[in-house]
Amino acid sequence: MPPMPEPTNPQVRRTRRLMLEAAHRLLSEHGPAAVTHLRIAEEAGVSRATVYRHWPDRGSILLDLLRRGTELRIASPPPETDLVTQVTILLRSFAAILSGEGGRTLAAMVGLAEWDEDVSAALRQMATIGPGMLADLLRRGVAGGELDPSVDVPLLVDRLIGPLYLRRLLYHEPFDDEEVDRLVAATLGPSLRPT
Amino acid sequence: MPPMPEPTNPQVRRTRRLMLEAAHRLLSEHGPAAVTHLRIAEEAGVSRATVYRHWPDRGSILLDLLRRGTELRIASPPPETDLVTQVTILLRSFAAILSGEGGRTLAAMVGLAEWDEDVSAALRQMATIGPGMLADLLRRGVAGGELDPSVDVPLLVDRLIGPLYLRRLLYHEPFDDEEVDRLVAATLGPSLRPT
DNA sequence: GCCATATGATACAACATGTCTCATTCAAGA
DNA sequence: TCTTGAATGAGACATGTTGTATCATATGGC
Repeated sequence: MPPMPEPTNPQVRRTRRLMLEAAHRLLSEHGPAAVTHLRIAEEAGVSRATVYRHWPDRGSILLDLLRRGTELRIASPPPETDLVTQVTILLRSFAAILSGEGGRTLAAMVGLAEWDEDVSAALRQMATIGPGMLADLLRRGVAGGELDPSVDVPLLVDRLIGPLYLRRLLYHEPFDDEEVDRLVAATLGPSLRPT
Repeated sequence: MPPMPEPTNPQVRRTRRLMLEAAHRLLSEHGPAAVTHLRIAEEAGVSRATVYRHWPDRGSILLDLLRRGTELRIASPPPETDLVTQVTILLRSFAAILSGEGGRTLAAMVGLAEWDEDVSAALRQMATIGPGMLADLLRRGVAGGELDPSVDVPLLVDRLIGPLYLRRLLYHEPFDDEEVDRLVAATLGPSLRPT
């Protein structure tokens, strides 16, 4: 189920952009239930028939939206710095994404993924990119002797990012940079090896 | 916004029970969008008008359902055991709840809370009971000298339960007892004081 | 400028929603 | 047991939504 290819026809590109922007506004302001063909047509100033031509059913609209909303640009931390710095930069980047529009998109996906296999697959895919980068970082730390070789890397990844997602999804509270630092210090600290 | 009081009239109790069971089935099997007056009436073998009489709008049905679904019975760990054992018992209890129906209810709430103030309040309330018990436990540990007094208790709570929620909501993967043990050892271990 | 294609406007049936009315059934007290 | 008020069932009704179809118009690529 590959994402829809970008059309070349400028007319199509225009209406498509208008509809996607409208759909995104609706999702962000009123939730997934508000993302319907009718409301997108009204918001985008486009005929309802046109919306149906682009997406035959509601599910495909949402999936398109969610996939676009999760095309995250995570900053790659500078490789020449030490492990703690790199992990901190990465986690701060996650926290920033969760604080913004990414948090809403994620919440919507979590609620839909439970009953929609496509959304579930998209969520799983999205949720492996960031953690995957973090896991790579930690494995390099183990290989480079900065990290205790006995650490359980997958568990350590979850221990580092779990609190971020918990705060955002359940408490709707931000995780600021200073708290990320304390999280990294407390979680990563005990497994560090003196260089 | 207190939860609806239990009616005394046996006829009312019966229809109410039938409708709630039907609504719960719909939520569990098809998600929040399927919880409508019409479908509850069909599922419960009850007139549509009756469903409207009990809940004037869709939101109140969902809120009722979610509040019932989150009336968690968390086992209080035996107070005479050591801190690690008590925390482990509590976290295993959380993990078990998340593995069952509670996980679906939670996912639904996370998705709805973003755009519904009532659901958000219910989620926040629910999400403070368990963590509150854990925080009490940890504070007692600090007071009793089992735990380093410099620990950040709220952050430690999030570091202990965050991974559990992350696994359930984002990866749809279970967190078994053995992994809870490793989580507790890794997260709580470095802050323990020799008795 | 021509032609294929996308869009707009509209019609339509099917279904869902919310409100209402009235007959029937039920529970509880006299 | 009888009576009465409340709850329910059945259905009518207006309104809105969904999904599909048709045809005229507008647009882009050649």
